Amino acid sequence: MARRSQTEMAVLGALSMQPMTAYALREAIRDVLGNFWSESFGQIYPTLQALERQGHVERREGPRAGSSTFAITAPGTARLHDLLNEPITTTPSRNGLLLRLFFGRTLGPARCRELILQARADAERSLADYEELARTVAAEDAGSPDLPYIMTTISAGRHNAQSLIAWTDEALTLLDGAS
Amino acid sequence: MARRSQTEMAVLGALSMQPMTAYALREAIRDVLGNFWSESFGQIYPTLQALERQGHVERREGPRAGSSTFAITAPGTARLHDLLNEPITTTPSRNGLLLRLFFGRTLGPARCRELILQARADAERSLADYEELARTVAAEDAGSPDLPYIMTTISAGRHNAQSLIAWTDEALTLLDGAS
DNA sequence: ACGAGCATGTAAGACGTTACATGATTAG
DNA sequence: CTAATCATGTAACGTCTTACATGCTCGT
Repeated sequence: MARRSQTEMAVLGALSMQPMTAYALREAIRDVLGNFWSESFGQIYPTLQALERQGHVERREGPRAGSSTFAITAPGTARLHDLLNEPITTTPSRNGLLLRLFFGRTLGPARCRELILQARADAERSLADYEELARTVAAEDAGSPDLPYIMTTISAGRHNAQSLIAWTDEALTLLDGAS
Repeated sequence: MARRSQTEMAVLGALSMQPMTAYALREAIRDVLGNFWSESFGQIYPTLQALERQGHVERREGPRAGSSTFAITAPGTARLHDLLNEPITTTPSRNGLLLRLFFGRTLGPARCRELILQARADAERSLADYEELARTVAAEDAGSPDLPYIMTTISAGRHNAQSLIAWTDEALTLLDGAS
C-alpha cells in the first residue's frame, strides 16, 4: 500500500469519529494518534483535497470566515473500510539507540550506559503518561463503542514502555561484563 | 542530525568492524543490523562515494576485476566517533496495526482479532529467532570485545517480541468486552 | 490595538526506494 | 556453457518535512 493511502486512512479514520477543520485534524492526528502515527502538515492538506475531489469527504462551512469543516461521506466510509482491510505495510525500523549500542566498542562503555539510562528515564516517563492516559480515556469515553479499541492502543504503549525498562536493566548488566 | 549522517554512521560503523565491498556492506546492513536498521541500496553507493571524497574511507583493490574493498581511515574513525556521539534523532513512529485497531469499530471486532492473532504469531516467530540468534552469536563471537554490545541489541529484540506477545493477550481480552 | 492561537495553503528541497542497465566470476 | 551470485552504479519517481506566506478572531 502506497504511503499516500496510509495518510488517507488516518485522515478518513479521524474524520469518521468527528467532522473537523484541517487544522483540528492536524492536532487530532498529533495529539490522539501521536503515540503510534504521524502525518506532517504538508501531507494533510493535499490529501484532504484529493479526498474531496474523489467525493470521500465533504467540505462544509467552517467555524470562521474562510475556514472549512470536513466531514466523511458514505463513499468515504466505504473507502476507509477498504483501506483498513488492506494488508499492513511495515516501514523499515530505524533505531538510533540500538545502532549506537551495536557500535558500542567505538562509542565507549560510559557513553553507552548514559544512553541506556536516558532511554530508561524516557520509558519511565512514557509509562506514567500511558497509565494516566488510560485512566483519563476510560473515564471520559466510558460507554463509547470506540473505548475498547482505543484501550488496546494504549495498552500497546504501556507494554512497550515496560519492556523498554526491563531491557535497559538487562542491557546495563550485559555491559558490566564489558568495561 | 540529517538522515544522510545516519547513513554515514551505519556505513562507517560497519566498515569499522571489517573492510568490505559495497555489495557486502549492503548485505551486512541488511543481515546484521536489519533488526533495527535499514539502508536501501540506492543510499549506500552515493554515501560511500561521499565518504571517499571526504577521506573517511579508502578504496582498495577488491576481490575481483572492477570491484573495490572499502576500509575506514583514521579520520573516518574520528568521524564515526563524532556521529555516534550526536544526539539520537527519533523518526516518528508509524504503526499500521495500532492505527487499524484504533479505528476498530469501523474495521469490526472479528478482523481486529485476526490482526492481533497475526501479530502474535509474528512475534512468537520473532522471539524464537532472537533466541537462536543470541545462542549463535554468543558462541561465534565468544571473547570478542563487541559481544556484550551486540548482545544488548539482541536483548532489545527479545524484550520487544515478548512484550508484543503479552500485549496481544491483553488486547484480545479487551476486545472480548467489545463484540 | 496587539499578541496568541486558529486557519489555509504552497513550494523547495531533502530523503528514500525501486527499477533498470551492465558486466565478472564461479559452481554445477 | 549457463545459471546463480557477486558487483557497481544511475535515473526516475514518490514521499515527507520545513519554511514560508497570508489572513482571521478573540481575549486583554
